[in-house]
Amino acid sequence: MKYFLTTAIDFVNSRPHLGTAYEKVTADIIARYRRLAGFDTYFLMGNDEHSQNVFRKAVEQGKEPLAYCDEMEGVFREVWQRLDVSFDDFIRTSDKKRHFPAVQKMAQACLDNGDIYEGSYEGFYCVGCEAFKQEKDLVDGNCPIHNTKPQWIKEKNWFFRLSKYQQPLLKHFAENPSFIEPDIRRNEILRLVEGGLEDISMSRAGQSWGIPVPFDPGSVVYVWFDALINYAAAVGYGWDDERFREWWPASLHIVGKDITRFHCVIWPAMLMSAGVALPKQVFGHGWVYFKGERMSKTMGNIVDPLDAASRFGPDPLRLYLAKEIPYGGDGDFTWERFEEKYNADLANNLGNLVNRVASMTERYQKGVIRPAGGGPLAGIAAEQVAAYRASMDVHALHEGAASAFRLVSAANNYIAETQPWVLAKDPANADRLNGVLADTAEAIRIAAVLLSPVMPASATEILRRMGDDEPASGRRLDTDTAWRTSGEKQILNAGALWPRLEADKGVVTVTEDNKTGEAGTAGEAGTSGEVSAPAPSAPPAQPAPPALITIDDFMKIQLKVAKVLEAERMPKSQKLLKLKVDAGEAEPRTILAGIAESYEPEAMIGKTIVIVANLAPRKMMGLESNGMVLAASPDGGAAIVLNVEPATPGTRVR
RNA sequence: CGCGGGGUGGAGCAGUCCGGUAGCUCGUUGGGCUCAUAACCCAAAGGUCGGGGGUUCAAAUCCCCCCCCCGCAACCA
Repeated sequence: MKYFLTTAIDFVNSRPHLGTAYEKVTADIIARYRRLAGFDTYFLMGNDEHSQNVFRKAVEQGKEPLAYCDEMEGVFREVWQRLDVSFDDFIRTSDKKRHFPAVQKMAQACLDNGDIYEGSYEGFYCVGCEAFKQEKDLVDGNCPIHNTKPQWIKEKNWFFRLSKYQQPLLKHFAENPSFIEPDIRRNEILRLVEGGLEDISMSRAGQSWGIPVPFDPGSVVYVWFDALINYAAAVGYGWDDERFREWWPASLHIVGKDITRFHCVIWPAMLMSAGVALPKQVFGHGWVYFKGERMSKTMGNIVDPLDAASRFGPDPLRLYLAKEIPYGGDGDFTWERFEEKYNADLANNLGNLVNRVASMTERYQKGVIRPAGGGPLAGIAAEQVAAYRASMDVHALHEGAASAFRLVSAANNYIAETQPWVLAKDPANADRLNGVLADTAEAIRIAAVLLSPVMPASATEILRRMGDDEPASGRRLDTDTAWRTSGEKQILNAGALWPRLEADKGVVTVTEDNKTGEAGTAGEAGTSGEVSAPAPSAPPAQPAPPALITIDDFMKIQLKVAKVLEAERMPKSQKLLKLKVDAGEAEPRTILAGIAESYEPEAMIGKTIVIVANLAPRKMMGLESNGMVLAASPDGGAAIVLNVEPATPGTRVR
């Protein structure tokens, strides 16, 4: 039986953080579980490189994009290796041997099927930025970065006929209920597709960083279309048919919940169009929050997985991610909780169990356990093994880990009941004593096998101490979780596996920041990351440090004192207040201000504030705003409107 | 009515699809044990399962209404 498992490929414009690591670690647990269950497993990971953000990052660092990506591959691989992620293959979208031919083949196949057509995208284009600008990104009609007027141009674009696949997709979802998991994601996607699909642009003109469109060499394939194909490219699509037949379709795509729509809607549609089989399943995992908040650069709360791993090795972190977060839902990471779970599960429970059994075996019978008949633990082990398999088969990693730990608890319990230290006092009980130790050691052995996908290195060490030196690759769930009553074991007493943490010991805290950081989306750097709209509108690049301006420049901005006459909430708007203000002019002005989250309308009435008086009018939520209210707006904090109480409306501010 | 998720002992969560003693981890209190990493075992306290209504012999679970929280989307000029 073959099992082909993938994770999202990551944008390389910043280092992996805990959220990215979460996806890889949980996927790795599934991969290791499948191997243990006897599947011929192929675990694919990789990097997504043809993004404008990546391109810009490279330019920023004065590097060739490809050279920069080469470097980042090293960074990513190192992190994954330090976390013991056992990928079999690592693909990059710049791979000319595998990825390029695959993308070109699929683009051609979709074209041949009539699903790609030529269209055009119109918009404001800033030559300096080499990018289209949304109208909302312009300041006074100018590009805010270059302060030049963008051109209105029409760009030739190729569109993918996604709309055609609404019904086929719905049919597929209906016929394959487990295609999208968990149910939360399935519902979301169903609603989305039921709501109708629009064709999307799959190419961009006038760029060099990307894969040339085979039927239009002047354009490159849009990054999302490019990226999704990596899964097929890795196993031979477009360059090795035999290999492709062997591994395709993928058994499971593990992706973040933000990009499930790409994997559950667009990707299947592409495959249908190209006449290629669909993957068996897409699993959309949740986010790992930090203290209940989304990790982001601006919040400064990025957790570097290597910090956690460097503390106790990768396994406690892996266990935390698997066991404390119901797989599919969102979870939370805090250092306090991480340490709490470390102490509870590893130091007190599993580690201490191994230690006490090894210690007693050494003390009472020179480290040797003789064959013995089964006690009550055998039944509990069988139960938990069954529960474990049932859970792991449906990717309920948290349940699987819990099952293994129920067996561990049962073993601790059994020791308390049988009191081997009492038995040891009377030589007449020698057999009974051996039986108790044998049962406990056997329970530990089985628990270690169950935990081996989650904590590979630790499981190996525990098994070694339990007298089992078999290489991990040779273990199989069927045979190695069966209760054994024969064979003599040499138990190793080698000290604490996980020393208990005491409260006053220092805690590794959040990293100051990461060096290659970039204000991209927080959370997963997913396959298609930021690409959510069909229109090719690149997010603005990091603004250059603001140049100094002259007093004349400043005087262009007309700041005035204004008194708020009326204030009310904009209907259906979360952020907007509609203000009528007296700015010393003939008529009161209407200004829409994004301060509804900080101010009740009543609190604004009568206030004397500062406005930008000569700002171009702008329509928002159907209403025109004439001016702008000045306010101190900390990132993520409440806005504070500038107050100039005693001034007269209309007074110039400077 | 934009889409979706959530509200369960002091804390963090599971259970909700397929109604029937409300479970787990941590914390608290009392006890036991001494093999072990002040670890382990037992017991207890602590819950109107957001609120209201309905279906039912029986509702955390199914149906309706309401309140609150969080994502995403659209608006912060």
